[in-house]
Amino acid sequence: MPVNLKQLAAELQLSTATVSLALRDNPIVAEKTRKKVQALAAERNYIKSNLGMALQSKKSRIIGYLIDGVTKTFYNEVLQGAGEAALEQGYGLLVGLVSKDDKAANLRQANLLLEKDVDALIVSEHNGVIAPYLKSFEMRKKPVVYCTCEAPRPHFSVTSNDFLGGELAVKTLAEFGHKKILVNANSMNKQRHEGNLSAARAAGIDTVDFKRTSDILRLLKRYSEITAIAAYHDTEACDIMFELKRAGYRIPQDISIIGYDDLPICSRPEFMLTTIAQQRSMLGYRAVMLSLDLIEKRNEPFGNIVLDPSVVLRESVARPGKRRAR
Amino acid sequence: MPVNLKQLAAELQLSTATVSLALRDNPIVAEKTRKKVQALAAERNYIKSNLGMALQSKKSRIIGYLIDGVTKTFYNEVLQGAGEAALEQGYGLLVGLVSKDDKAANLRQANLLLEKDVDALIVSEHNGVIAPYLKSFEMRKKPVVYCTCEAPRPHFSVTSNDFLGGELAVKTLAEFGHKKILVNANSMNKQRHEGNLSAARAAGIDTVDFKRTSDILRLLKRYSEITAIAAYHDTEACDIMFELKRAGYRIPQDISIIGYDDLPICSRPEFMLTTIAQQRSMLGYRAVMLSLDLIEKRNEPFGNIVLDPSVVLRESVARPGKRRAR
DNA sequence: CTGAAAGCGCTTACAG
DNA sequence: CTGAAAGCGCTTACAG
Repeated sequence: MPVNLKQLAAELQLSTATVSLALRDNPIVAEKTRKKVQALAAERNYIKSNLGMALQSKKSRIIGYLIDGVTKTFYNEVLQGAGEAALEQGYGLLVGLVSKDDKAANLRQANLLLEKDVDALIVSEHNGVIAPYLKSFEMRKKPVVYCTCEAPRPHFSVTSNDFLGGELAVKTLAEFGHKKILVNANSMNKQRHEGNLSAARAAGIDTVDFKRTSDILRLLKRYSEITAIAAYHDTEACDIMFELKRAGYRIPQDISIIGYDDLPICSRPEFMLTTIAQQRSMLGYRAVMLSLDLIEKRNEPFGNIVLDPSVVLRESVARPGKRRAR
Repeated sequence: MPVNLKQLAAELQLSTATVSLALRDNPIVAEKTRKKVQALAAERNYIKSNLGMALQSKKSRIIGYLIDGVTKTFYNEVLQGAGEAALEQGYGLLVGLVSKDDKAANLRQANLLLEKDVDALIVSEHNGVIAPYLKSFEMRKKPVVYCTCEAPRPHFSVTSNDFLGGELAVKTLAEFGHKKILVNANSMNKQRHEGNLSAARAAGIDTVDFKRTSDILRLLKRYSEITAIAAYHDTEACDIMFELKRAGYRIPQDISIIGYDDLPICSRPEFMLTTIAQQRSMLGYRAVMLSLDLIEKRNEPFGNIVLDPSVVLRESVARPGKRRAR
């Protein structure tokens, strides 16, 4: 019942060449012929097989997407954006779901994607674990695009501007009138932390570094002027909020907190967390678009696309009151 | 630099047929020859292109996975399980990310997957929206496997046993000593609700139906013997918990609450929600396995696989105390 | 045990 | 404007 090019051609008494061109509406074929071909194709519910085309053109029109941790990160939203772009452009998205712990699976997955003839690879991970398995892509001149927070240097990438995000967080606190704040300075958090410091200098306010949630209460006791906290990310912000409430602090009357990421949990009534939102699905969308530019060498492709985050105001940041003594 | 079968054959002074067989370690080829071929293939970093094979065998060894709402549901964990199974079996997983609102995108996505020659389709959705776009798969005799809470009847499917889940929820409350409970009875929730009622009968305890979170406070006032609530899912459970706390109820001292799904939020200290866990990644895993059975007609495939959920005990369910009057 | 040939479903020069 | 031919990278009968 389902029909292929050859059968279509036979039924129309035309050559496969003509039918092939007509289906793509190539004006080299007489308009009348084109219409006739397209009409029959529609009637027969003809769907072109990618295989023949791919073999011929050495382009599968499929993009690989290697994701480390779909379930534990917001990469599922990045994936959503990538899916939209791929669909728009008629590309397939072949996913490789890996975890940083499983080196063997990483290697097998990279090879599997190559075997399935993907034209390019998008990588979302943040541990630098996948890189060693990507040599085969380079050897085959298949573009690799990193789509993550911070990309390893010499690669094509679509990333979120973490420095700006860090600035926005502190700028927001400063605008609400906070003069001395705690900022996260763990080792994963270089960019945002630098942004924090830069904005603090610009606004003329004081910062104190913390590394872990468990440091917070001690630091608040020590520096009674501190009235706000810029967390590493939303989950940490929620953890801090929990600890502070348990210790008797009111949020935001005593202490304001700002998160990072705008996870769904932020809008729950228990938290109402003011935070910095990344353009999650746009990250994926642009990564696919950049990949296509590289595959089809359309535009002179931008090597490193950086998307700006933005502030989402909720209720966890307010003007500083007089902190109640504890 | 990257090499194909033909070049490998030329370099080895063998026919492509022999090389092809040798690479798959077919014993019809002399062992010595096989080793020689495999050695050179490894040295040259040969990766077999799927295209030739797929065209020849009419099997792409790629499975399509149509997901309605990766970002808003736990389908991302189902996807994870599907990815594991696919990798194990050497299959690619081509994702189609759709949303129920966008009919045009649904159709285009289904056709795109077909165009990319997927061998089978897995569908995760729960609105019955995708079904009309799946005729082309049936016409082409491509297996379609539903992987969702409730699958439309005559299809192959991998689902979670919602009736049992509903039973487990109420059985848990009964075991903790609750005698009269509120159970969710909204129209989406038939299976779990029936399970609730069945377990209540078995345990000899009373149930009162509610439909919305906003009904709860009124019902608790009206029936002062009620000491526990079985929610539709975790998010509802958290909402209820919020409302109850605001109204001055203590959880679980005054009212116990049980959720459904075991979302990550359940283990946050603010909630510590006792709940029913579905085998999320196993759903995806089995869906891929069932698809392969259907594609390769290996085993007489089971039409409808049902996975059992289980109870996860945390702190939101306890023995009933004497409810404080409000 | 190995090779020559045909073919999977397309597209792309090239003739006419 | 249309057709005959070659070919993309493999595999599968079939000969030898």
